[in-house]
Amino acid sequence: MHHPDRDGEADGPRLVFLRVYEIARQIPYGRVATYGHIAQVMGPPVTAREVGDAMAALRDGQPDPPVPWQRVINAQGRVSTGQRQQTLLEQEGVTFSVKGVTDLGRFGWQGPDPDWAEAHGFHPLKNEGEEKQQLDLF
DNA sequence: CGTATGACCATGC
DNA sequence: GGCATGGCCATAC
Repeated sequence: MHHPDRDGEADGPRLVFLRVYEIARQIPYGRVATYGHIAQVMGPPVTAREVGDAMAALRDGQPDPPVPWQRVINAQGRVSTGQRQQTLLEQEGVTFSVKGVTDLGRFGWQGPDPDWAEAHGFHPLKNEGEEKQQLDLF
């Protein structure tokens, strides 16, 4: 009854994916986070690419509670999965330029609440030196 | 085991 | 700003 390589996981999503989903659920309505940001919150050895893999796996079905996948976009400020995703975000109040680029300085998530991060074994985004001010949405 | 593919990203032109 | 390239790394075949 032991699976040496897949310790603790049956056929479900990989453990690291579930951790990614935990963080993604923290992204507030009307805000976006980049794959790289989430990877940074998780810390090494998790990479942005792996975060992308985790999000892609959602296509096979949403876990419970569901993950607000539309709020995870790429570092260019563009959605990675097509118009549908952008529309969902626009319905949350996130605006995009005609070229399909959003302003990460305005709508970008600043990372999880420090207390939440600590309680869940993550670490908040470390602001190197200067702190970016998060502008309030209206 | 080699090869191809992907919801990434930094860099350089 | 757009486009190409290389690095990265897990999965699928």
